[in-house]
Amino acid sequence: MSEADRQDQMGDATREKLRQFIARIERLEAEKAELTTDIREVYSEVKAFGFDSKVMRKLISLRKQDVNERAEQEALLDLYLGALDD
Amino acid sequence: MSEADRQDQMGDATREKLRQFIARIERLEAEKAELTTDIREVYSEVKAFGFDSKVMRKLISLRKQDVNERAEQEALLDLYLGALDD
Amino acid sequence: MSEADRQDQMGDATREKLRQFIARIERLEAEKAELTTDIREVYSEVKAFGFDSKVMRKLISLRKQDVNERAEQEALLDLYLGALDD
Amino acid sequence: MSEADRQDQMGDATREKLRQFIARIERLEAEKAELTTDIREVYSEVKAFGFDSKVMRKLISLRKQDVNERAEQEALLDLYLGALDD
DNA sequence: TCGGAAATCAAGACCC
DNA sequence: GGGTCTTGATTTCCGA
Repeated sequence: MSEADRQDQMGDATREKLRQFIARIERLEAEKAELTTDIREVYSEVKAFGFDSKVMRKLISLRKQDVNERAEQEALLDLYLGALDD
Repeated sequence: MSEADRQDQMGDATREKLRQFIARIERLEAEKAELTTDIREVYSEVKAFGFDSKVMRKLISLRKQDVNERAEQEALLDLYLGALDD
Repeated sequence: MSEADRQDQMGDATREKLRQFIARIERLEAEKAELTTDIREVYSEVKAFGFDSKVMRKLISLRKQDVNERAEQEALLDLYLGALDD
Repeated sequence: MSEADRQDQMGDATREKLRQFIARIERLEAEKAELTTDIREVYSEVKAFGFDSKVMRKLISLRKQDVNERAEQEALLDLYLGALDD
């Protein structure tokens, strides 16, 4: 299928919308990739400072689990409180 | 080992440094998680607009590969040029 | 738990099966390790011959990417065609 | 730089040699990829048979460590024996 | 030869 | 529940 044919399939406005979606997603992904780089760099500093970066990762992961569990507890509490309203 | 004992093992300054590293990393990861949410929301819009989000993901992924490939081509060229200097 | 006790937990046939699985996996991993060695040796030859092995690695990696990219293009095409069926 | 120019830089024999190196490496890497697939398939069988594939992986890894340690012991022994010859 | 950086690979999370 | 994304761990490669 030629380029001209394909253009016939999709209106200008729709094609423009498609471009915008792609641009937004790619922008967000680029920012996300930057953050990944930033995090890696902090871990490099961690190591340079003398901490064990593997242990540090474990620490962070444990803290995240705690946060998640706490959030679940609160969700459960909300459920209970909501049930009392009934 | 008690909490007090453990505190004896690490100077105040070092503990403070540790806290700072953790705070920085957790901040960056929080921002990253937000972006993940943002991206997901855009894909929702994409679908609501009538595009096939699976196709869209594939498109984005192909475009990323193209960019990477181009970057690698340049890296290869640099390698060639560097090799010629030897 | 003693060795004798453990033997009670698993029938002879099952233990034999376990040994066979382990043997097969270890055999395959040994072959894989040999190939890794072979590849490393070829790169040594490459360097001895006067080629830049870093450049060579990049070349190989780019060729692999090309193959992958082609496969993904086809996958995208399939997606398009599938989407048209809906 | 055009294709013709680049061909001027490298003799026919050298270019042929380059192609051979690439072919050898790519052949070896293809075989290695097959083995990776084979190993994955065996783990699938392991799981289908009812063993815990994660435990199995750990087991294999421990046995490999043992082998490595044994190899180190032998190397150490060789060192001692060699020292006695002096 | 050692340590760090990067690729690779499998496990887990998460969404559809 | 199927498939994709992400994370975590292992391995591999290169430079000092």
